[in-house]
Amino acid sequence: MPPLTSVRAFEAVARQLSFTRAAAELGMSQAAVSYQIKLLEERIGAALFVRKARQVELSEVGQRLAPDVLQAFDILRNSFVQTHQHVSGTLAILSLPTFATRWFAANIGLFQVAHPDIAVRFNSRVENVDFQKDMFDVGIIASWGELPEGVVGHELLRAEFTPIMSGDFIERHRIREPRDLLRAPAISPSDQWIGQWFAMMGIDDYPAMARGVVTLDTQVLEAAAAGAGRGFAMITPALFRDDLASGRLVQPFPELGWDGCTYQLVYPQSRRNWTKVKVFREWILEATSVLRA
DNA sequence: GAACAGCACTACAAAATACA
DNA sequence: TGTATTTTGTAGTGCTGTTC
Repeated sequence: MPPLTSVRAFEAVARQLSFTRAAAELGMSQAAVSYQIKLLEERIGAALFVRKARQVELSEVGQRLAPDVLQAFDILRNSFVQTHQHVSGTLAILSLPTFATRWFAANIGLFQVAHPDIAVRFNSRVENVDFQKDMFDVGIIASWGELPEGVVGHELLRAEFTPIMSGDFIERHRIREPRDLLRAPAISPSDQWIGQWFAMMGIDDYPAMARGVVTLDTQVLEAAAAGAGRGFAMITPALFRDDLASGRLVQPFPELGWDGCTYQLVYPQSRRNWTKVKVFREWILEATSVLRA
């Protein structure tokens, strides 16, 4: 086979019947196309084009070669277009449930409006995404700083926490200061954030208290239970702004705890230049800037 | 469109270095 | 000590810009 660059130049000139137009299409100079055709003609041992004043025509040899070459490039072109549409057309995202339900569900529509050419396949689960095993393009994870090798992360939101409850719960248990929570039921009482928050407030006797056995593994479930007046839960208030604004949930104390955990957008380093990943990264960093403010 | 000079890039081999 | 990886130097290739 002759060099593919030469064959590609021949295909473009045969289609355009112009060295100049072929060069513009290929992103090369006219001189380079001329050089590639000359190489091909030397290799074949015959002229492929008849040069005329201000125009070129396929020679007899060129006419014999052109149909097969054009058809072959057509097949290649279609194949690449279809592959590109398949690869770039669908963005697969795996998110933690809390972020998925509290932020994504409300905002992913805006991404679809801004980028109608990219379909989104969205899943949520409690465990972080594992790019070695999972078939997802990007993930939303909780991270304490360490990321797997070869994975890039962008901070979306600090997972700060504070006790959240219903207004009715506050009145029933007469919650006026942090210490009052010690005699009130907690949702997921073994949640380490509870002990950390109390310690931050100068209350060290929480871990000694044995209360309740129910543990809910997502903030969404804990917030639902708290909203129903079943107890107080340690929640990231930025993710429950609407519930707090409507009064369904109440944050009685302004102090926020933080153990270094952040919600992060992650993806393998090797995918950083994929169009759909780039577009999504730019969109979500902009869209979540309010949460970080 | 063709020809030519000059430049940039690439491929390859050899040498140097790191590591088990 | 053998193998893998990285660095360096060089020759060849292909491109651009210019001129005809």
